[in-house]
Amino acid sequence: MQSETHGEFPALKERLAHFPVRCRSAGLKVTQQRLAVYSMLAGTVSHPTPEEVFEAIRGGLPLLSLATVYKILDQFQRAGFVRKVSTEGQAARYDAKVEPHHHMVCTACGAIQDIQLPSEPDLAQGLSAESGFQVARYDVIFHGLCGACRKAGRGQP
Amino acid sequence: MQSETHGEFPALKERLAHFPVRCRSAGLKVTQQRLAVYSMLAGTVSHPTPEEVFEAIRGGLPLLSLATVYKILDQFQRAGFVRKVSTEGQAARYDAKVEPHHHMVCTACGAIQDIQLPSEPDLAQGLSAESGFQVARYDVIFHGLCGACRKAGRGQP
DNA sequence: GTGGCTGCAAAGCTTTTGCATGTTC
DNA sequence: GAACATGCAAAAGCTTTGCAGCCAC
Repeated sequence: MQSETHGEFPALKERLAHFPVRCRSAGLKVTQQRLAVYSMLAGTVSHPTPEEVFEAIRGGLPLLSLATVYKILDQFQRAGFVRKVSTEGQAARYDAKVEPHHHMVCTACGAIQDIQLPSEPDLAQGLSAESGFQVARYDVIFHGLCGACRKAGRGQP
Repeated sequence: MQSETHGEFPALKERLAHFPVRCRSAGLKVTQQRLAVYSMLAGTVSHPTPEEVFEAIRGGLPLLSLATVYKILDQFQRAGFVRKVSTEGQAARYDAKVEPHHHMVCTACGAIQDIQLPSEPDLAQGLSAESGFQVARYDVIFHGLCGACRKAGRGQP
């Protein structure tokens, strides 16, 4: 119990323990690089870019290449281990929390936070019939000022 | 009345007629390039990329440069004339419809459609207090199969 | 042993930038 | 005429690709 910070989603230890199993189920071999990428992502809430993941783990894997990190993140996303967060600009950002939730993007500092809406209606309901579109999932992205930037007076010139 | 296709938002003619005024209010000079970019965007519902805008209007402006289109789209977005639609990959896409609405992205063909939710609760309500985040706006992006791809059986192997 | 994975380098796209020239107001 | 826009070319990011050698299974 002590390794759970908020009790919000599976504890880090448990997720790491299951990782090899999940890899094999997905037809992916368990390598040091994949372990390192997943551990890093699972241990942060900062939604890092591929470059940031690379910088964070290259200490333990001196020969690691950024291209490998890109490939691994892409495989993880398609296997459902991680989520790629739509960011309107620049580099992609990844999130190891795959449970349904949304995101807030700070317009001043660019930080991304997870958002769990307390009670959320199913927005997709009724859409399919009306438009012929078959909704598989949807993302909500909130834009605004994060707590830190608001206190610092940033973003309101 | 005849130029309105659906009555959903201001007619094309009217929007074009107001364009010079809006430009000057925003401190932007009225140039042929800006007119061409805005007309093209206002006359489509396909959410084109900068490249597509460029290709569509270069016929009438032989010397037009893609860099100019990028600059103009960026200015338009900051002036509130157009919206930049967050697309998880590749090139940015722009929308001349700025009235509140959401988007559907087809996972098979990549097409983007506007979505007007019939009745939508304010998702941002209650968020600020809880998280310290000050929400300015939010976007909803639906992912799934568009009508055409669904009929064609694409996207479901 | 074999198929898949990694590392490296190079290429591919999208987007931005600097600057001389041209245009709007 | 002054300030701002454009066009061009070059550069800067981010991401993908091809391939030889290496590793997990």
